[in-house]
Amino acid sequence: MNYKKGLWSPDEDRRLRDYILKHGLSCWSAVPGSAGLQRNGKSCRLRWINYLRPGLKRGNFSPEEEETVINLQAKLGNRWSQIAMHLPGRTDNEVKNYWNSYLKKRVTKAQNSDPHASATSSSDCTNQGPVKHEEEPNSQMISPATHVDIGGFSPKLTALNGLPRVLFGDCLQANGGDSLHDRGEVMTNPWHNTNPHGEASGQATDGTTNGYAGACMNGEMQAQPEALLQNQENGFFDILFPGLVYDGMDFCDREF
DNA sequence: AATAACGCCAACCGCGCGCTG
DNA sequence: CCAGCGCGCGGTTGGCGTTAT
Repeated sequence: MNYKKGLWSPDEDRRLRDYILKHGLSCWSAVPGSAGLQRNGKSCRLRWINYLRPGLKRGNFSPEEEETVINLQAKLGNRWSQIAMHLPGRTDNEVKNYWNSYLKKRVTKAQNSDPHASATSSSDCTNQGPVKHEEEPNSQMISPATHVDIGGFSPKLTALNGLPRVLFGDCLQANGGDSLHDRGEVMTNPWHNTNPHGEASGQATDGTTNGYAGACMNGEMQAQPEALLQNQENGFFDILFPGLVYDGMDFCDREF
């Protein structure tokens, strides 16, 4: 079998997304054939996790997120998946890339300039480098501190601490459009084309609208166009699924 | 305006782990 | 116990956009 490699086309994204939303996540090796994709299961999994999965937060890292990454990297080393667990909506790949391309240099530089300085003191240089902290809409983000030091962090606990807050970029389309993009939002719909600055081009890649949120109930994913939304301000949504809470990290099998 | 250098990030690759028969 | 399979993780690469010359 000659699997296709390289960048995913909008049509491939649509096929994968539609298949998973319809059938849920089961066996990745079976996905390409069933979804009509010329990719291997591994590639499909990666694409879903890093790009298509609902709840992903795209765009610049906030100062709080930066600090969390730096702290946890110092504590855990290059365990990106564990670090990413503390950053709702971020993937391990995204955290890893951000560290390698930016934070590592910054920390190294800080240590060289002042060997006694703490690597975690990032708040004084958050406007350096490629990070553009526009009006920080994620000031309401779940505090990373709430995830730390609870031993075997489970995303579920995020929801248990109160109403789940989630950056639900995929839902934006459900609201026609929408003003978040117009404000230079840090979050973009992964089904939009984006430019390198994380600004949506305003046109879904496949020309369709995606007015639903993926959710997984009883092991089966379903479209949930109505199971939202409260408090859209600042790009956050309180998700109120009956019997299910989605916190943007791992959205299957969440029943409380 | 052309192009070289650089940086970012999506995707690939290889390895290890856990599960199952 | 062992082999096969699927999955997840971390390291690395390659493409593309941006910036500098």
